Amino acid sequence: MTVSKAGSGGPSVAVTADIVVLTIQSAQLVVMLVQRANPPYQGRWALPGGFVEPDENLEQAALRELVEETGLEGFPGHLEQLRTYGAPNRDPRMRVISIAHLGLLANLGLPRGGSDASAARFRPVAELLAPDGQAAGTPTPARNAPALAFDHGEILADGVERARAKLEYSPLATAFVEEPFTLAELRRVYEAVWGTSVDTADFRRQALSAEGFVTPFPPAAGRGTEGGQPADLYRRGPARLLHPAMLRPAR
Amino acid sequence: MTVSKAGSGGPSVAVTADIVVLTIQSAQLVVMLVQRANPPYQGRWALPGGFVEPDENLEQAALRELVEETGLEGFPGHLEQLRTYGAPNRDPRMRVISIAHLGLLANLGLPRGGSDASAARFRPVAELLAPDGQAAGTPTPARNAPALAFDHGEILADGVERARAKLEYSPLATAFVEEPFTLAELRRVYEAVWGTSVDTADFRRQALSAEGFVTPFPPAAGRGTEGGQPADLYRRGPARLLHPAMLRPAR
DNA sequence: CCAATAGTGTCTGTAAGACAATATGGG
DNA sequence: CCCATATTGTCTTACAGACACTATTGG
Repeated sequence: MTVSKAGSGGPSVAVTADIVVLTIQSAQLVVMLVQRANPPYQGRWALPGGFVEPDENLEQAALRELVEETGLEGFPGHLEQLRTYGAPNRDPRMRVISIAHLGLLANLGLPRGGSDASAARFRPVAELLAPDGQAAGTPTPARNAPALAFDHGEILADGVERARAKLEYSPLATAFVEEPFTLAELRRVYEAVWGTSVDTADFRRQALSAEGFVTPFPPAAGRGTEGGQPADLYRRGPARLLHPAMLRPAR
Repeated sequence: MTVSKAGSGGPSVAVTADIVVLTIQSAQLVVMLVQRANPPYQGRWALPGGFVEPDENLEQAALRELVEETGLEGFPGHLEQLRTYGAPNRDPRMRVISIAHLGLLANLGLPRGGSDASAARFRPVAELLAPDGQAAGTPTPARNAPALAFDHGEILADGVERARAKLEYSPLATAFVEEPFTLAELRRVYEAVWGTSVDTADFRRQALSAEGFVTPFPPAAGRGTEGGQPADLYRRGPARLLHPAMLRPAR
């Protein structure tokens, strides 16, 4: 979130759109952050975001700020609204209402430095959140985990929990992989997001029994990985809900 | 949502808090509505709501507007944020960002006319939404179903779907009943919100096996209803999540 | 005794979880 | 052949759903 001083005779309340962009790199769940160039929280990492313009809707604002701050164009992933944060003093300068969004993305193009932020990069979520999934808050930041600017630690925690929950009952895991993909790749998405291990046999059975989750990739060709048997290829299916659901362990 | 003209040199964007208050009357899911006294949509029914004040958080704003417009004080129920609606032209007068909330309430005090609205009353949700759960939109309003003002039909549909979903995996159904309650009363909550019938034997088994959902009411006394066997009484349990979940039929 | 409601018991199909066994590719 | 990975098979336990049956009150 980047907030500049209110303009002349400006609004008593500012509306911004922030975005939690998640992807997977090296089997780790990572989030896109930008380093703040100006006070407050100068030098601290924050979520991309900025003011909502008069004639754009909230999702457009989130995507525009993402491009401006990180250079991440196009966004061939999944985007949804997360939650709105509006505590009176969440920004020390003025009242700021922030509509947070959640973006899920396959790991393809990496961010290059944008115009508004001095740096933009992906960072592992595990280094930013406490083990129990709570935000690395001011009281006890996780070891070597710098707390995020503003209430962005809380927003990140909410976004990660939303992603973890939606992997259970929606086909959103496929937003993290490029087509075509193997079931092993899809299974590694679940393992990275949930932070657990998933049995390969059970995952296969559940993924294929959930109608419309994935569909076989026409050539039925396989893709070898590292000396093993080539895996079948799949594409995203038409389902919007998973039946039956893929439940997280340890409930 | 009630929006008045912006003040002198007012903000370019207004922030309001609306609230979908649901309760159950005569085995029907009903929603609190207020009749608009002024244009636009004069005379149409709308959700309670209004401007967020500078030093209150979003939930406080929603509750304050609810009291002002409906006289419903205290609110001994459940309140949570629903979603934020910010399409550029959702209000014809100016840009309005509305943070919608969802309130669940036992049927106790009925609303009396408030100050800001000419009338406030509960209306059955089934008369306002199309059978498939979509909002009674402008193209084809359900028979004798007046469309709500602004995009409140969509907000209502989202709120009802949220309530239906959360009955599955959370103990929120207990927010609709007064303590102590019988399992039959709790079961009728599920039937009213889901619009389905629920087997009494299966409901009992599931409700009692979900740890922390309900706890026996000390006296272990029964309450007769209409000539039948007195039912055991229960109170809300400490659980925040239901294990196993109570799934809706017909998935 | 009858009506009405509360509560119990039983059976079946589906699915989760654990884990063994087999298949198929590359060195 | 050996290794690594993919894929199939099996068994156990849990639970949803349907429905028959018993229990307890008031009239």
